[in-house]
Amino acid sequence: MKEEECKVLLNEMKACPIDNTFKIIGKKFTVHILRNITKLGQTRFNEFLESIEGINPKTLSARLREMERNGIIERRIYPGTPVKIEYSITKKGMALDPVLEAMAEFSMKYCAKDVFKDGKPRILKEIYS
Amino acid sequence: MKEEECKVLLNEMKACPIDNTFKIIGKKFTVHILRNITKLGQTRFNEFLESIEGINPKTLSARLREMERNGIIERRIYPGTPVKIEYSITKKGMALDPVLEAMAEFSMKYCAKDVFKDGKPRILKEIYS
DNA sequence: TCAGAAAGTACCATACAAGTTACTAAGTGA
DNA sequence: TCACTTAGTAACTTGTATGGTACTTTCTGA
Repeated sequence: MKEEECKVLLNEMKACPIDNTFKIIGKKFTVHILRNITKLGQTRFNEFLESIEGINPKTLSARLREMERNGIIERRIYPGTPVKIEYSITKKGMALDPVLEAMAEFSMKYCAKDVFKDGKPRILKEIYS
Repeated sequence: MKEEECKVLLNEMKACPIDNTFKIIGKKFTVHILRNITKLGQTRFNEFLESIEGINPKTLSARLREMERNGIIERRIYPGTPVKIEYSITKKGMALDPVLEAMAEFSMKYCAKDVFKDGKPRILKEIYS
């Protein structure tokens, strides 16, 4: 990209896109919820609650609401007894998958000691699938 | 990936790589510092201090130290008066660039209203370069 | 001799995030 | 009638991250 074009582009900017994304996924547990939906196929409140280490119902509830408000997940009510609520990923939410993938690749390659028992780096497209 | 292989792999896991990466870049300002080094070519404390909106010297200092400890940046001292300190990205730190890129792409495509004055989505490999 | 620059540190305040535990609603099956 | 389920909420506390501002050191140049 030439400097000329760059200046034009900077004039078009209102906010930093990296900062903007950070505001959406930067809070504790947001990427974990995203991961459990997209990689583990989870959909329900109690599934998240039981499998995300260290989360509590209050925080989970707050996080799910934020994510819904930001349009990255959807909440659907299935009447019955007891009522079932299903959370699912939106198209916009799916667009965050490359971020999660890049995050996973980073640790698998450069923090192998921390993430693998044998400490050997690996590269995988779909570690959770 | 087949389920068989997946089970083998899960046995090899010690920690979640997404969670691990989040622990490294999830705090406020870490990605901003990374961005300013890799995309804007900044190297000095006061450059970060003046250009990262809302940061204060204490937090900046803490963040730089953590990043150094995590091996994603390096701190070099250049004697002289006044002494100059230069922060630079390591190879490991560069491996986080795909994460930043994916974050930027996400907002440019799905939050165009928030990041561009004209509100029109764009896709660019190097928005800051 | 005094200001200024770079790269911080010190100290205190505060804000908001997160943790804990108990509790709710509505219906079902024992 | 009681316990159980799901998906939370309420109320309260705790904790850690962040903010603000002033101060430090060492040397230089005016």
